[in-house]
Amino acid sequence: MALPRAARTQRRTRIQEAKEEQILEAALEVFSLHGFRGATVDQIAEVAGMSKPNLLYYFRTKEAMHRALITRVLDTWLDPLREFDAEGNPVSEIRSYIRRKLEMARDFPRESRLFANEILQGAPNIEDELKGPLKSLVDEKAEVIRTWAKAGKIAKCDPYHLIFSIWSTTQHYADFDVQVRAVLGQNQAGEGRFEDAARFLEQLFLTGLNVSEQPA
Amino acid sequence: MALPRAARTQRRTRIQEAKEEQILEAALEVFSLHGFRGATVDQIAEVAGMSKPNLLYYFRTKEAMHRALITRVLDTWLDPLREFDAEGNPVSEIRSYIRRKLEMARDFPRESRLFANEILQGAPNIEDELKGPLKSLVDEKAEVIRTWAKAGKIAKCDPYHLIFSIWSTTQHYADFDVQVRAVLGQNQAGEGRFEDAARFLEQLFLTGLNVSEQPA
DNA sequence: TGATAATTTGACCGGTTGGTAAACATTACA
DNA sequence: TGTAATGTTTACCAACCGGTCAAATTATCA
Repeated sequence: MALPRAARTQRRTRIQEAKEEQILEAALEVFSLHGFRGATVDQIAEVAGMSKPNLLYYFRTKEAMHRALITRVLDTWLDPLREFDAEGNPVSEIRSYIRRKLEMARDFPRESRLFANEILQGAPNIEDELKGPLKSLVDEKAEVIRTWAKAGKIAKCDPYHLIFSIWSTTQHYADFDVQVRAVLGQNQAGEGRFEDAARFLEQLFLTGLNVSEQPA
Repeated sequence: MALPRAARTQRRTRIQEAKEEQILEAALEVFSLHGFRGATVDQIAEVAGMSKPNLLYYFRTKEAMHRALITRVLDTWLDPLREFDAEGNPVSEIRSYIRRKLEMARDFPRESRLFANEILQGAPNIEDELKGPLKSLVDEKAEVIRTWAKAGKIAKCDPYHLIFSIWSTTQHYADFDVQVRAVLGQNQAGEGRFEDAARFLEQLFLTGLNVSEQPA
């Protein structure tokens, strides 16, 4: 009798680690493209290059795969916000936060879409994580922003909606990629669009918050 | 032999009109909540208050329903942009565009989510509409914005990315509603969040574009 | 090497889903 | 009112899908 994931005590064999990685990679590909309901286990198995029962040997259900994927993505997804530094210079903090979020949209669009899909469907699996860790982190950073505003370092504004607007504008380039490409047309839709977006967003947010390059 | 939609020549009976409306309303509800693949014909039939075969009498396939819905939504969805007036005052034009988009996110979140779902899945059914009518409209309005910028009425900026950022920030409140509520928490997540968002976005965009209230 | 555990697979199952067939009911109208 | 067109429903089907099983194959290691 084989007891794979559930019964593994501590150690994972190298083969387990590799296969699970292989599966999650395939799952990310398929889930991000078709959503949870739209993805089929067969599809994921095919992309992962293994049989369906073999896949289900490592993750007992489709939902287990999805959960594992979501938790991992959510975690790395928030890294840029964690690096937001209360001690830093507001201008460079905000600017580099935008840059980093935009880079993630460019380099990890599947992760962004996976997340977007989940939220769009009402976040059935991760509502707790949103109300818990996510909210806490945002609360903390919102307080930082509010402090900056009170100190007159940036314009007074609602910090929550500021964060929302940075999230939405940057992730837009991953989640709505098809639309962005369609509108920009073939000439302008090359990878240069991320540079253009970065320039625009920097201008919008830094000027919008009255944090034009401060004279030393 | 009954030949319903496909064979109807010109006239639609009152009963057809009513039923199709009823079906599309239900379809909007279900599709926007679960996506195309996640929605089932039975669900839609139940919400519409009729039997599945009856529903399929008016729309021969699930996909036909979805197509009809998407085209209709896409059309009304662009209304605010159409009203964008080249002759108007840049400040009030941009401000009222943001307001209108935000109102739509508040009042028609299902439509927004339906659209988001479609784009997220790679827009399999509407890529032509994006590259055609949508792109044309955006091109036209982008030109207006560019003219304003050249005339010094607003800051120089990439008009396409400006439009993208208005789309994303406003639709965020419909598409990512669950997340927004989770982060804001129960106290702040009342309907007041739309007013707060409006104030914030107005400040962000109008200041960001250097179109602070011009002295007459 | 031999035995035990871990991994892999083909065949299969029950439930769901999109869609059909045909009988039945209702409406429109000559 | 009669009848033909339109609308509605019950019963059903074939394909798909998530998941299981038992047998086969491969790795582990005493």
